[in-house]
Amino acid sequence: MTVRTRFAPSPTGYLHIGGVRTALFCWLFARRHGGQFILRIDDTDQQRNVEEALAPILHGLHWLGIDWDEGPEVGGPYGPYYQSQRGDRYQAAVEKLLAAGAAYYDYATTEELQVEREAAEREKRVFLSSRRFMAETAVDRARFEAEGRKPAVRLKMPREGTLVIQDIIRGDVAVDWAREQDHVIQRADGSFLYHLANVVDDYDFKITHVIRAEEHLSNTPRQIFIAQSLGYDLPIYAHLPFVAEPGSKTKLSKRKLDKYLKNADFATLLKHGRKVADALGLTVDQNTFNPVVVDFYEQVGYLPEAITNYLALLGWALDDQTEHFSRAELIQHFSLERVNKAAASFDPKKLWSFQDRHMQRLTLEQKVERVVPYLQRAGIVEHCGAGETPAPQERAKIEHVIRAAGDRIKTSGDILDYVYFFVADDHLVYDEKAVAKSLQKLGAAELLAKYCGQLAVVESFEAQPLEQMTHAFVEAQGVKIGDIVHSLRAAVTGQSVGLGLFDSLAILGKASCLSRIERMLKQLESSNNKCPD
RNA sequence: GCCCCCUUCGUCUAGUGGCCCAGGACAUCGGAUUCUCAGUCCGAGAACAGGGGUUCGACUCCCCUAGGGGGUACCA
Repeated sequence: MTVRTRFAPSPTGYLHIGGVRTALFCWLFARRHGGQFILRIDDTDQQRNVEEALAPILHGLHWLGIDWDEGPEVGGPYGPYYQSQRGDRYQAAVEKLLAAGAAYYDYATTEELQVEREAAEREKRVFLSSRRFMAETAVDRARFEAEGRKPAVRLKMPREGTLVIQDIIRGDVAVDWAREQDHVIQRADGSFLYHLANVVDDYDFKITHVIRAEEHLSNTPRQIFIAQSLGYDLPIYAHLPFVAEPGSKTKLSKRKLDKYLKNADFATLLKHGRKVADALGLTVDQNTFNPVVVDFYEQVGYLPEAITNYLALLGWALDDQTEHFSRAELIQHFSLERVNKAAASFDPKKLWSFQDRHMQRLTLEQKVERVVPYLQRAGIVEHCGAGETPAPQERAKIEHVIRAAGDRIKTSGDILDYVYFFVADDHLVYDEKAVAKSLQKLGAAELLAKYCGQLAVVESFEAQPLEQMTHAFVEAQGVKIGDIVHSLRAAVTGQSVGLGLFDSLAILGKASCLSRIERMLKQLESSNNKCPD
């Protein structure tokens, strides 16, 4: 038997982290077993432009490397893969259920049902429809229709016995049939409901393993009833625990994006993301530029492998030690048997640490590749358009910055923290606080001027010799190294924090360093003249 | 309300009756390294929801309670 799993998103306009975790598990399981992963679009209830609302979801899956064997864009032998286009299949199923006595036309109005429901509640018993308006014969139908009633099709659920759902993750779950409502499968307007569509599609697509979120566990009985009434073999079920909100066990929801922004850890991620977006001059969508939406991570320059690594560990673990997984290792080791039962809350800080770790393992080459598009989009790297490769000397400089930055570049977008290496000397922007803190100190300018003279005669403008020279200089001057480094840094980079100072000098090169220092000295001089205090 | 599911450090988890006075990771807090920052290294604190059983022995099995979550739609 070939394993076939599916992920069935609704076109909502964005891919959220909980949804993608479900997709990942389905995908991982299929890949682990050399099976197929199918993408089906649950758009039965869709008013909006489906393609438009679907695009970000497909894009997010592509970005994460979750590829599908059948579905939108790629087609497949069992299509169409959009529920909105499968009406004839659902209609046939409804008719079959009707014929088998597993469903009926119900002519009750919502209000009439509501009355029954409330009565049941008052009497503290399980609500079950009285089936007063159930029509199982043409005669009944004609009678109700003469009253001007419109029918919906309901499942005629069993009212006795017990169903045992076998679930890989949860074991056997027993439920009484008599608790199950006669759910509507086709609306009065002829449209179909999720449960029916879902069962028919899973069967048509030959899905072997239904891997989905826990919220569907309670819905499973009615789906099993539909499947059995239609004579289908049951798929194997695996109900995944929720991805919960940080600091809570409530399911991460699509509709509470704003709320998550108030969480301190989300806020930290968002702040970092905004910094990158600002540096790019990006106008971000306030609604979806949000750490709960996958697209956010792509824009900021996270690594897809870091995200999938983190997400895989949200509800699954291989053992008590291993945490770092490449995508291939994930495929190799994933199993549903080791999926947890309890909801796991999403921890932005931990995701960040995975990102950090994956970034650290990248080669220089790989980092350059990822970082260059950000420099291009920010208009920093000249002489080349997007998609083109930077000129050799420019590339060398980028490499130099990345090497010197070490672990400081946590996301690709972080390269934009170092744009001051790339701007023209007379365009360097100084951070006022940095200048005030170090350069406006008494004697700082004089010391810097002297140092500048030394710098001018350095032959090998590399980090090591520069450091040696500087140490010799401070010793000769009888000052501490700290007296020069901070003002020097501020003068050449405009910042109070940054890469190693000598690396920074080397990256800029002698000419830039001298010109930036001179510019700063002049600036200090003129401001001193203006306000002599 | 009713039904179902879940419950180990703040968080993600390991643990399937003795290896556990509970292991790892993130986070936190110390300390070391350093020109800042990032890192790195060393170290610390931190949990079996509660109560009953079963057993020579329970984090592990059973029951109850509590808490959390989900479902209960002509939503998906």
